[in-house]
Amino acid sequence: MSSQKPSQRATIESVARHAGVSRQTVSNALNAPEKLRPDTLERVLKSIADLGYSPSQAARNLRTQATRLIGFRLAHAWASDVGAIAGRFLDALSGAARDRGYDILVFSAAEDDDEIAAYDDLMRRGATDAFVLMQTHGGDSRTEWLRKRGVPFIAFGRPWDRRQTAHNWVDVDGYRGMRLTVDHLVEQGHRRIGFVGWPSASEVGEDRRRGWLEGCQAHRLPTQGLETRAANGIATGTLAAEELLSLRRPPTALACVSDAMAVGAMRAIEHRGLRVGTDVGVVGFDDSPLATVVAPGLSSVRQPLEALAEKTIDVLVTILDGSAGSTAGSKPVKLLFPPSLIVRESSFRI
Amino acid sequence: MSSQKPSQRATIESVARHAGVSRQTVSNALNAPEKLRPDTLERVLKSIADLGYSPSQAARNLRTQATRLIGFRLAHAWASDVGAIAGRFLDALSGAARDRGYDILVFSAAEDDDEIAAYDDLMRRGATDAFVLMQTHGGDSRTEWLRKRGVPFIAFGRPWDRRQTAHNWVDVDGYRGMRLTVDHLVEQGHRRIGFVGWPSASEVGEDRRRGWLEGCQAHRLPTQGLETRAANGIATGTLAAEELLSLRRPPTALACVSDAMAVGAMRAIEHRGLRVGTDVGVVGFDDSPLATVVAPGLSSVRQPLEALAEKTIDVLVTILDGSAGSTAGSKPVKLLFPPSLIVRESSFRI
DNA sequence: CTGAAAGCGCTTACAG
DNA sequence: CTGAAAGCGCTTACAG
Repeated sequence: MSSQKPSQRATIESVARHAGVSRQTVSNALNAPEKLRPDTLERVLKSIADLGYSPSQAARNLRTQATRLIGFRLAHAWASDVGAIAGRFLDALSGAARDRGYDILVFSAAEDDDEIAAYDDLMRRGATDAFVLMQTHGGDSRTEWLRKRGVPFIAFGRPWDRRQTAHNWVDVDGYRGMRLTVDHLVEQGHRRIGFVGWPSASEVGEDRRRGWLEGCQAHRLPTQGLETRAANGIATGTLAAEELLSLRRPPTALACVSDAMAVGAMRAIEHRGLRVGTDVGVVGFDDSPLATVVAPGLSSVRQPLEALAEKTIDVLVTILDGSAGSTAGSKPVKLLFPPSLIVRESSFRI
Repeated sequence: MSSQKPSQRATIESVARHAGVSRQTVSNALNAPEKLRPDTLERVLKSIADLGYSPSQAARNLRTQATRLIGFRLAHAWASDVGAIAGRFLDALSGAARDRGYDILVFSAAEDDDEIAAYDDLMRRGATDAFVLMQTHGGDSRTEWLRKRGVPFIAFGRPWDRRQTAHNWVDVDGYRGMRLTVDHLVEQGHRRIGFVGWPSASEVGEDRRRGWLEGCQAHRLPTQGLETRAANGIATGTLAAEELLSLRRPPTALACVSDAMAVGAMRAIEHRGLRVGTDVGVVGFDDSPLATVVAPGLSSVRQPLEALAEKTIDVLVTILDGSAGSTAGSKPVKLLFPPSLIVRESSFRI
């Protein structure tokens, strides 16, 4: 009948009473177990288990002036981006964070300015300890804002500005990914490899393009006239690929800047009555969900997102659990991860 | 040279000093402004603005025994699901939460049991006030677990079990979505409408199938032999659609259980030298990113995720900000949202 | 309408 | 190795 809570949550106080020790000792059992005599430690740990005790995060936060929460922006863009990888990254990120005793707080923002406003609000309230950024670009105002205020952060994406002040970042070597693609296609016997890219405004796209260009040059293959560009998408990829396929001397393989473009290219190939893989090889980029749900399976450059997420959390935890606040102490982490090529039927000649 | 913090964060104490009032008055200015004389209120508000003060979330949490954080599980599945809508939902959810003074904490879990373990951990630590669940299914152990412990939560997805105890949920009426699809196709002059579905184990899939079935019956259209099933995917959708298209009397339109299946069906149609839309109409489901990046554009049933997210947060905030804890007070919200049909070229006959 | 006081549940020097 | 004490920054009855 009564509406009293089934069981009052255990506190450090109730655990101390249960174990017959002081609150300090319970705290030590959790935060500095080496300070306790083994038998005492065991007794306290048993009480903790018996009572199902976990220290109140709120109390701990207030006392330690930290939240163990890492902020991450949800971009509208990637919620509506086919073949997006941000979901996989966020998943890996929260897993890695959890392993280190942190959690991820997400917030949505339409523009970079909204993201900065969110940073400001969250930091002011002391609701987050650090941030992870994505989709960096030249003249990124976010990194500058955070750096000036000494907020711990790390970017997934290098600073594309050369004059950018140094800060922590990890990124995937898109250039290298494309070199892998070209090498693979050459191995499959291709000598004319086209590139289906994005408009040149995309810094990520240009990096990948350079990999195709220099890869072909390294193998002494032609590149002149063998590239097209279009906005990301399947239909746009089809149109772009058709352009190359209708050349007098068309390429026999297409290195694509994304999986969506590659899936579009596959359609263009089929439209011309050619077979994907056997007649014209296709390789995508990102190894997104798209790559495995199409037929034939799409070869694609895979980003090691799990490793990136681990490192991302690692860097943040080092800052946060280290000499709290002295971000300036050690020099920034700048790490380019090598991607790998996942070969499926779309690039298999025989 | 010195490493002291650029500016000590403002506290209620510093604001009080700055405005020449007591801490209580500052707190009232924020939490009960009607208790202050207008001129005092204005003065305090100005000090708050001048000092850039926001109450410490940690202190507030400890005092109010609430975190204003809502937990949301990231399923591995949807990070790798093409045409997934969970990203859009999470985006809408965090936007709606922010508007109500809440934030979203995400955590990843592989299985339902891991999700429950995370609930347990988060509640024990008092790190979250409530949860939002997705992908409910018959015999869902999560809802039962939460209900027993009186944890505030709401599910996106109805309880597919009929014997399930009542709890808050919102869902989209898939049945109705399919009826819209059938009505639309009939309007376009189709009299033989096939259904490309998922294996019958999917409760969501069966709900949508029933919409196709009864929709056709309502229009006195044949359904016998006009349905196929396959696991979600583009390639699987192609195979399933080919089955129907190779019938002696093939359907002239395909109602598909998802966008991925629909995109696959589009390919099957093209393979047979037919034109999507003009010859064979295709409609997908979810209006995922896929629908707009293919050509022709894919007609699709759109789920009102933004409205669902608003309602989801609304329900939770009502519980949380109301008579804290008395979940049992009012009767549970059970709301089925009507979807809408977005018509694109894939179902346009002329 | 405003002020002094208690207390939320921890952690961490500081004595013993 | 253990215990008593201070204090993190709020909110909220409770007097005045």
